[in-house]
Amino acid sequence: MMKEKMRAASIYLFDEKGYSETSIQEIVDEIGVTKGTFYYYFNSKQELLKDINLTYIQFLLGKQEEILKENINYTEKLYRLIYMVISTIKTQRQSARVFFREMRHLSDEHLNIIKRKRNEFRSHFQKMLEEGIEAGEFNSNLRPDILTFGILGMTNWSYYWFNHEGEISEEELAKFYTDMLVNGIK
Amino acid sequence: MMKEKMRAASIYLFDEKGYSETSIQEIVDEIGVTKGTFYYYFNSKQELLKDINLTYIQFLLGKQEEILKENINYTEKLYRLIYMVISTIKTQRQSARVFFREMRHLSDEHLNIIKRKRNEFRSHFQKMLEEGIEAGEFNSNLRPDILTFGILGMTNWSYYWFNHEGEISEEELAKFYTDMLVNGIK
Amino acid sequence: MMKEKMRAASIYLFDEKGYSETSIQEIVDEIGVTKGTFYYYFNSKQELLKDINLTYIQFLLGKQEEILKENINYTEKLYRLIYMVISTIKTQRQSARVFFREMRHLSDEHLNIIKRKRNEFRSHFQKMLEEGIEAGEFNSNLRPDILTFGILGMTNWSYYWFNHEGEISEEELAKFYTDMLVNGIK
Amino acid sequence: MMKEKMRAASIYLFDEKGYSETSIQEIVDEIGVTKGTFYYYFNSKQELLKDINLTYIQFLLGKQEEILKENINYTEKLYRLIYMVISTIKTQRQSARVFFREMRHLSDEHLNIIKRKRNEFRSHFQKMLEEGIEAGEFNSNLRPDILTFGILGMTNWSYYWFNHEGEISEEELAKFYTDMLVNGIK
DNA sequence: TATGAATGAGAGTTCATTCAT
DNA sequence: CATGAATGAACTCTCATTCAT
Repeated sequence: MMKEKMRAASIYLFDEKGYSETSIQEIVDEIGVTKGTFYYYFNSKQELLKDINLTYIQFLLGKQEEILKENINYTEKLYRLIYMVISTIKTQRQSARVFFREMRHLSDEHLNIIKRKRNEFRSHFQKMLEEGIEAGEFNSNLRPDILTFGILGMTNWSYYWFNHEGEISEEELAKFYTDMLVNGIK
Repeated sequence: MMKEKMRAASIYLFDEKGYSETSIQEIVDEIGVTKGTFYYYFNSKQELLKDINLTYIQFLLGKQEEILKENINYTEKLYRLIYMVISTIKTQRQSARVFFREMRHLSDEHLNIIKRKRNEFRSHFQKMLEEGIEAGEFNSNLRPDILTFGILGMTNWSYYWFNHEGEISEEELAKFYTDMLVNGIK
Repeated sequence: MMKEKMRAASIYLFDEKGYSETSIQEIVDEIGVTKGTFYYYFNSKQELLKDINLTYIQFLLGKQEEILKENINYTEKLYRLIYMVISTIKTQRQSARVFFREMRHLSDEHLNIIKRKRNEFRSHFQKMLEEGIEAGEFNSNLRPDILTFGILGMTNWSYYWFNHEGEISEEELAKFYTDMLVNGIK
Repeated sequence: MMKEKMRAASIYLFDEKGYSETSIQEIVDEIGVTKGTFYYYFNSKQELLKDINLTYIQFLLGKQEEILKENINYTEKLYRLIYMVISTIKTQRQSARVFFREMRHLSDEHLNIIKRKRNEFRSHFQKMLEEGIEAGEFNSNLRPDILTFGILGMTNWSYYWFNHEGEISEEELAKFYTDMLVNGIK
């Protein structure tokens, strides 16, 4: 409970001001306790960051797994994955930005754990594309590794600009990107 | 000269360790002078960051302008712009990463200057797409604003993973992305 | 307790060497703690100065008030006020000198607070003189405002030269100044 | 010429911001030269302060000497001396405040030089009072040393509050103080 | 569980001063 | 006469962390 409140306050502050620029003091002030309390729940500031990042990437991996085992075609899977990432912005934008931006502050040990998960996410995605190619649903000239980087770049970038209260909805954006990918812009 | 050396050392360190994690001491140690010297050339650490970011974005804007005024069709322009960003990785990768990651440490005043330039870059790109649509070269169903975010996301992301000494060249990557965009993956 | 020790050490050092010339390091060295401790108790060096000045001027105001409400004639009040300021030298000389000399290092906000109190002290003094004139005890040709400045200048100056271990006592000095003021030197 | 400009700029800045708070850079900026130039004319910042203080106290001593050798009675001399100090405010206020406030920043060697002159000024004043007493012009019960401190305190204090553009002129103020001293306030 | 006092290392910045030109 | 580059020591302040209670 208290730990969860701390995580939440930290995500907000880390996103707003950055990990290094946020002091433990500010975190505990936000929820009205003292610094000692923080160290009762976390061994270090860095461990808190690891916690946040791990929670986020595991959330994503879980969602991804659900989609990948559904019984739908690959184009549909592509759409569902893109939509998943984009719709996640509504609730996880801050976590996501903290994830991408602050990862570097982790120790090597923690970093390796996180990177392994991140690579897992990417390789699941890539595997789906490879199967889609094999199944003849996607063009066989494609390089699935590069394609994966491209698609993830496109979707991840939307954490920085997409406004889910704007004129275009998450569904529309996901649809737009999927169409563009599938059919091209010509 | 000295100022240039400082900028170079800082770009390297800011990319490697992050802006906040890099101390002035480390910067000056890197080039064998003392902290006083740093403050002879820069008013503050933040001003140095502004300098770095401004130099980078203006470099990009210059390159972009050259391409946009060439007498070639829009598909070709698209390719050239993508290639430009990707080939820039070889010399500007660190600057680019510093640009995207550390921008937030600028003061409001400096941030506005930088953001204006960044938006300029994006809106030039978007305008090119709009003209391409109008000319019938690109599909008229597209939303040029979202498309711009998508393409820039895809290309900018490659600053984080693309290795110009790897098995695939910049030309190939640019070609791959352009093909994918133009023709789709189906 | 710790805070009080810091205030005391600071008053001593500020008087001896000046506010700007005294470093936080010197203050904490004086009482055997570390710099961090200082900032646990004070937000800034300047806040400490404000604390010192406020304590001093409020001490004076308190003493002044006591005297002014006593049931004695105005000449006696004049003597008592002069004596109060001079006898205060024994315990408050350093605070007083810090007050007069270092006030300028306060921020505008703090300076206003302090100046208001200082003016209060002066205007109470002046009011007493005015009443003494009205009561016919002092010469009606006098300008109470200027007279106030003159008397306070005379007494405050003694913070710089008067030695309470010297051949002349505080009582004598106060008596001397009061006589001089009341009867003139002719 | 250049040296004089530096002195003038420094007096202004030292009075406005304080000796320690004024950097050599600010002084040279004020007159449009560079730091090297400063060190061509002065050996150190402190020497500049000594220069300023010496010039001021010697100016005062000169004026005092003129008055003391005039052929007038002691009451008149008293008035003339008080008037001299007060009228000096118009042109020398800043120098005077720098003198009283910043003296402490001098090295022992310089400080001794200055203090000797200051004591000279005081003892000339005191001697005049003693002669006035001997001549029967002032009350023989007075202690001339203390009286001197009192009068100088009163007049010197006016550097901090007297405004020569205010409703009361320097002549009036000097007259007021002299009257008060001579005849008392009863 | 939670507090609050204390630490100590290091941060960015300032500045009087030097010196080759 | 004057400059501008460079120094180095000191400064105020921050902060993650520890620990007795």
